This record gives sequence, structure tokens and C-alpha cells, in this order.
Amino acid sequence: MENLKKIFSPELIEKQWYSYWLKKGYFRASSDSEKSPYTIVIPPPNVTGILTMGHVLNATIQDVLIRKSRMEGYEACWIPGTDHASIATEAKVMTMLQEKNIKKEDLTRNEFLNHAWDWKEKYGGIIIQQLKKLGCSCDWERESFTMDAEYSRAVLEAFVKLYEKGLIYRGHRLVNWCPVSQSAISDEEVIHKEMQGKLWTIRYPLNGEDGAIEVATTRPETMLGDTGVAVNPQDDRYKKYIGKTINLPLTNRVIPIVGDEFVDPEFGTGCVKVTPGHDPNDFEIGKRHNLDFINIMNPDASLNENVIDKYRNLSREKAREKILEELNDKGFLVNQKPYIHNVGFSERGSVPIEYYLSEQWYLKMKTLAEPALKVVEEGDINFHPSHWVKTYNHWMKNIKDWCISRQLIWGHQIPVWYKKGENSNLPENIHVSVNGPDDPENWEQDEDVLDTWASSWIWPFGVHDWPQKSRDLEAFYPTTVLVTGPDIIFFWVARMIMAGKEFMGEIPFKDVYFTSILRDEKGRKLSKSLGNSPDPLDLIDQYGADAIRFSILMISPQGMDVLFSPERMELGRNFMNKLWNAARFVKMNTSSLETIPELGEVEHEFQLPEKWITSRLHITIQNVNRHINNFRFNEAVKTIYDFTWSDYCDWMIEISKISLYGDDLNRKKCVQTVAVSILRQVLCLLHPFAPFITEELWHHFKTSDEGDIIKTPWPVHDKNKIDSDAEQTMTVLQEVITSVRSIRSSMGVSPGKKADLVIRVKDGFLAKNYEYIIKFLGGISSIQSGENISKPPNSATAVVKGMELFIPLEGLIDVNLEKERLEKRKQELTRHYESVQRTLKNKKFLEKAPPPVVENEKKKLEEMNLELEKLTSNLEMLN
RNA sequence: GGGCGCUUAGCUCAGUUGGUCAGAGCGCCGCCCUUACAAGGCGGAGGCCACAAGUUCAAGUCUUGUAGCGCCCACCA
Repeated sequence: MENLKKIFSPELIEKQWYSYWLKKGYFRASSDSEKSPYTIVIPPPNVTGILTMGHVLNATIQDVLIRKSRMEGYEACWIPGTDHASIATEAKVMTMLQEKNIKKEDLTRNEFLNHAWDWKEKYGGIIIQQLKKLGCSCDWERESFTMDAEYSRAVLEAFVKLYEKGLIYRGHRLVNWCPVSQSAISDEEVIHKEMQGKLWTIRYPLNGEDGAIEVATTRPETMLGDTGVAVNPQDDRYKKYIGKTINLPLTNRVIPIVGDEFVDPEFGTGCVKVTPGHDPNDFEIGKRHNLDFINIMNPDASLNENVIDKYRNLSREKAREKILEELNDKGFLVNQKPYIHNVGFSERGSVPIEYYLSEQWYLKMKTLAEPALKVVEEGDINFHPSHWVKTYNHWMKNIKDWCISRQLIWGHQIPVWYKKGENSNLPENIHVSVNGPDDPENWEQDEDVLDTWASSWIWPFGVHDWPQKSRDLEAFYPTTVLVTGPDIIFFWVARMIMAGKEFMGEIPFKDVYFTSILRDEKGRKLSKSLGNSPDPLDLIDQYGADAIRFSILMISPQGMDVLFSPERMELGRNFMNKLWNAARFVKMNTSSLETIPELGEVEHEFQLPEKWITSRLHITIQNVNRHINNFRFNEAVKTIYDFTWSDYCDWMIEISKISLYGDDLNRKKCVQTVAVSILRQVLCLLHPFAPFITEELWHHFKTSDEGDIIKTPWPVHDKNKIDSDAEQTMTVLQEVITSVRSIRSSMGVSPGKKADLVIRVKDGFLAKNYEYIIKFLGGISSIQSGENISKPPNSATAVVKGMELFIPLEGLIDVNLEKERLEKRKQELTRHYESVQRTLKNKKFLEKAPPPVVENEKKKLEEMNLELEKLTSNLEMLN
């Protein structure tokens, strides 16, 4: 077998099979096909992104589903693509510009965009190449990018439709503001972190009379924007002040004291400084009491011209320092206490966000949410695991309007135009359309772009150039299943469902599978920003793509986070090597077969091992199907692993050696046929999980009229091949062999040395029929069996299902060791015997338990009893 | 403050609807370079399934409570 090396080397085969599949066009899906479609759209990774292990898990699952459905005869269509990721990409472009010493302010919009596209062409889409290395069988000719011309048109189309429906409006209010990207961000992009901060108490002197009010705050610098102080109107301490005013320290301003139910008298001092321009609660209070709204910050969160001179242009941090100093110097600072509170951080900028007054575009969500809630509620869309439904419902039911405008350039510019020089608040001065006004020279387009998620939310139909009606759209929408991480359930999944219902009138997918979140040893999410995600490409180089795919699935149970470490990939590598060598063995020992034989020719000659392994195979097929259908990929993989390693390699192949090395040609052919046939089925079952090695090996075992494994029919389980008699007998045989081996090992019989075996048993069927197997696998030279045989002197004993096994060990036997061994077994058995006995003495059990369960318990008791008797008598003989 | 999840062998975890002496991988111990595979083979040690109560003939599995850990959501200055 010169072409199959002893150790599997994935690097030698992966590349060539991938280009072969591509060349053959196997990944292509046609909307004209007669076959039923099976469609997945990839969650489009950021163009800026590189592959993480999270993507590997996610993509492997999709590839498993696609490859399996392709083998099952569906028109499998996996649509790949990337997301323009406006904030992330713009940040990268900014970094590049900085390196080139170019300032964004000096560039026109188009010049900036040109730089951005240059960057995208040069560095973007690395991740697509990486997905190919992993073996993903995407239809690459359908690759989409969220800023492709057609896709962009679809995005704008969606905006215009919603605007025309009255669901999109412009609002001047507080938004979450990221000072780094200097843009508004949505509520979902704000991450709350618990921080150790301080709570300062500041004295605000009353205006026109003696006395003062004390307020507590975590952000003293915002006092420069205070336009009021609020107390609870029920609070006897303070209600007398309502309607009066105070002199705001450090400024020359006089601001009113108002009564508002929002104030909790128990908290802090019971008085709240009100900064309507920089705090959402204060914003509401301000509106209720007609307070002024002062914006004291620039877009980068430094203080602006609305504050007194000496604080202008200071950063918010520096301003806080100075203000506290001055308050303290002037006697306004009463005290400061350590205080733990939540601070909102920008998802991308990783700095605290600011609440900032600005004009933004909003999408009304309530009406969109209703149908989306319904389809999940009624089971048109199913989540796996289902507990995510609660999270989804909770968010949907409390949904707030979505701020969809961003003060960025890279993205879809909002398709709204304002008449030059006119009041843009009047409807007649606003134009909204995909193509813009007929007289563009008189209009100015809105400068903002859309939130990235306001483009990716139409992904399942946007990739088919909606709203054009195409065959593709008809054939491949709705998609079959969505595979994604639970972290984007609000960002993306929920919004896609809303968009699907709104624009297509139909759900975008029937099932959603939420993958495990991968964490490092410290429990932190693997992410590129933390730098704790090993480079999957390195792991692929080290272990092979098949091994990585297989391992990551094996360690990722449904609905649970995974502690990832690179060493865990060894399990897959070892398995691939095992499979490789099993195939080598089969290949080496079946060269006498001229063609791959039909199973039917030899099936009538099946003996126990062949019947057994066939039965095991069909149970395996059944279970693999069940697990995949239930989205339990770890179980599916484990099932194949166990069958291949334990049943096929450890038992079937070992047993087959007897016939393969023997001279019974019929027997040999039968065993060869079965060995090949089972291996072929294993390769098919495994192909979706480990595509490269299975394709490679397949070509050693396929018939001349069969094609590549990627298009070979998926195995079908046949109930008639499940043979429980064979399985039971085989189990006993395995126990006999294991017992013999155990005795040998514990008595220190060297592996090379053959032993004799004496079996005392009523029914000698097993010992007679499978003597050759017991001898071969147990290292036994002769077997003697019968009902009235007496125990040979100096022999070690084991009891298996009514059989007493004796191995004469003359001289080798250590009586104490043997006693210990039997005692231990006896104790163990007695414990279980007593527990079963208790169960059977329980009248209620006998009355209420289903008869088969009762029967089973009785049988167990009987068998245990028999074994106990034999153990006891053998133990007595040792004394 | 609300919601969700987790707690099983030294480590990382499986265990789908309650019912075969509780499983795997890694690690550990012993023996083996046996002509498919030392990335391997054979044998073995190791667990009151977090704790408590309940439902049931029967609980790792269902219910409730307790403790610890983790995640998500929420405007208390």
C-alpha cells in the first residue's frame, strides 16, 4: 500500500480535493432544479474579519447540514457573503489614513469612500478564503456583499417602503453616542458593565435665601449642563422648596427646583441634579417640567462652547477632575463615597458612551414586532435550543424604536434629500426615494448612513436581488435553517424575522440553531479583540481541517458554552488517523477482491460477527440521523466515533483477521465484503463532518460506476438488518473475552503466552460455535467446555452469564490476589443484587410498573443470583 | 430588580421522552513496538450525579427550596 501512508497527512489531500469539487461544480445550486431546495444563508462575517474558532463551529455545522442534504438528494444551496460592517471597517480605514497622515476632514465623502473601497479590496474578504480551507461547500458564484450595487438597492428599497408606510421618522432626542466613532449607536450596541465608581454629594445653595440643597451624582462634570434640581413631591423634607430656585455653583446660572415622582427619597440625598441634555432620565424630567436642554459636549465628548471658558475643550475626564477640585476649594463638595454602578460602553469603541442630543432617524418597531412574535409563538419558526424563545419574546414585547442612522461614511447613505436652503422639517422639502430627486442640483442628500444591521436584516432575500422577482428568490426563499450565535439574536435574528414578514410576507427560515459560545480557560468569550482565539488556520495546519471540524463539533453540546483549548483538537486528529489506518488495513486485506462485491452475494453466509456489525451499523445510521435532525451534532459525531472505533476497529476488524489470515476462501470473501461494505457506509456517514479524508478514502473503495462521495446517496437505515439476537450473543461473547483478558492481565500472564480455558456451562453453544474467536482474541490455546467439568486446580475464575470460566495457571496463580479479585466482584454484585431484590419485594412495583420492566428485573435477579452462587463456591474452594 | 443556564470521575464534559450494575476524552497505574494504527492495543484505579425536601412502584433525569458559578435584560442619580 505504497499510496496510503502509516500516518494520515491531511495537508497532502485537502487542497486538491477542494479544487476538484470546485472544478466539478458540486457546490453550485440551480433554481431550475427538479429537486427540493435546502437553503442556508451564511451569517455574513465582517469583511474586516478573520476566521475565529467561533466561525469554525458555525460554518462546520452549516456545511454538515448542506453536505448531508446534498447527499440526500436536495438541491443544496449555501449562500456565502460578507457584511460591510460600517463602524468596524471605517475604524480600520481611519487607522490606515492615519498611517498615511491623511485627515478625514480633508477628504470629500467620495475620496474617503475610495480609500475605503481600496482597503476593502486589499484586505477584506480574507475570511472567505479561510472558509474554503475549512472545506465549506458554499455556492461561491452566489457570494454577496452587503454593499454590492444590487444589494444596496434592496437596502434602500426597504428603507423607502418603510418610510412610505410611515414607520420611519426623524427625531431630535438623546441617543447613545460613541465618542470614538463619533456616531449614534443603537441600544443593542451598548454594553453595560459594573464599575467601581464614586458617588459625590454636592451642595447647591438656594437662590435668594439661606440654606442649600445637597444632590448626589456619579458624574459631577455634567453639572455644567444642569437646568434643574428635582425632589419627590411627597418628600416632606424637600417639598417646601419646589418652585424655588438655586444658584448653580461654578456657573452664573439660576435653575429651578421641581417636584417629580421619579425621584426616590431613599436614595442618596433624595435630591437629584437634572441634566436633560446628557441623561435619559433627566431628559424625561426636563420634558415634563419644561426645563432647558443644554448640550455641553462636542462629538468627541470634550466640553463645548456652552460651558464657561476654563472648561472648554477639556475631555470629560479632565473636566471632572478640575470641577471636583474647584467645588472642593469653594466648599461645595460635601463628601465622596465609593460606589458600584453600571456604565454603558460602546460595543466597538470600548469607551463609556455618552448620552447626546441629536437628530437621528428611527424605525418604529411595534408593528413590525407583532407578526414576528406570532410566527415564533405558533411554531412556524423553531429555535434550537428552544429556551431562547423566552429571551426573544421578552425583547420583542419590550421593543423600542430603532435608531438606524449613523454619522459615518462607509455604509448605505440614507436615501433622503432636503431641498437646499429650505426648512427641512417641512414635508414638501423632503424627498425620499431609491434613485433620488429628478433635479438633484436643488437637493442635498442626508449625510448619514444606515446602521449595518439595517442592511443585513434583509440578507435572506437581499442576496437574491429583491425586490426584483427572480427564479432564485422563488426557489431559495424561505431558507431552510439558520445557524448562528445566540449573541446576535436581537441584532440580527429577530430583525430578519421582522423583515421577512414585512417585505416577503413569509418567514425567512423554519429552524434556527443557536451554536455554543466558545470560551477560553478563564471563561472569556473567544474573540479577536481579546486576542484569545487561536488562529484556526494554524490549527488546521497542525491537525487538518477534518480533525478541527470533527473535534469542535464533538466538544460543543447543544445550548451550552464550550471551554476551548487547542489540545482538545487532538481527539479529532487521532480519530482521523484511526480511520485512515482502518482503511489501510481493509485495503491491504481486500486486494484479492477484483471488484467491490455486492453484499447480497455473501449475505446468506453471514456469521455472528457480520450479523452483529451490520446490526450495529444500522442502529448507528438511525441514531446519526436522529441526532442531526435534532441538531445534536455532538451526539451525531460521538455516535460515528464510537461505532467506528469500538465496534468496527476494536471488534470487527480484530475478529476478521481470523478469516483474512485463514484458508477458507468463502469465509474470507464474506469477511472482506463486509469489511469493505461497512467502511463505505462509515465514509458516507462521516463525509459531512470530515469531507476531505472521506473523499480521499472513498476513491479506494468505490465501484467503477460510482461517482465522488460528495454526491453519493446518504446511508439509509434498514430495520430488517437490526438483529437483537446477534447483538445479545455478541455481548456475551465480548464479556467472555474481556473476562479472560482481565484474568490474564491481573494474574500477570505475559501477552505472548497462550493460556488454556475451561468453561463449565449447561449450554455449550457459545463456546463451541465461537471457539475460534475466543481463542484468537483471548490468547487461548485450547478450550474445553461441558456441564460436568470440575474446576481445574490452581485456576483463576470468572463468571459470565451462567458460564464459569477457569484458566489454569499452575504456579502463576497468586491465591490472595485471586481471592481479592473475586471478593471485590462479589461485594459489588451483592450490593446490586440486594437493590434489585428490594425492588422486587415492593408490592407496588409489581402492581404498577409495566410488565416488561418487572420481567427484566426478575431476569436480572436470577442472573445475579446464579453468578453469586458460582462466585461463592469458587471462593470457598480457595479457602 | 427580572429572565436564562450550569453544578456528574483529578481535568473538560456527554447522558434526547424517568426504568439495562452511571459513560467518554484527556490525565493516572500495569502490561505490550502483536505484520492497520504507540496519534496505537489490552487490562485497571477513580463517582452518596452540589445540598435539602417532594412527586413516583422507580429520580443523575420531573417539582420546589438552598448554596455557589456564569450569561442576558433593566433609566435608580
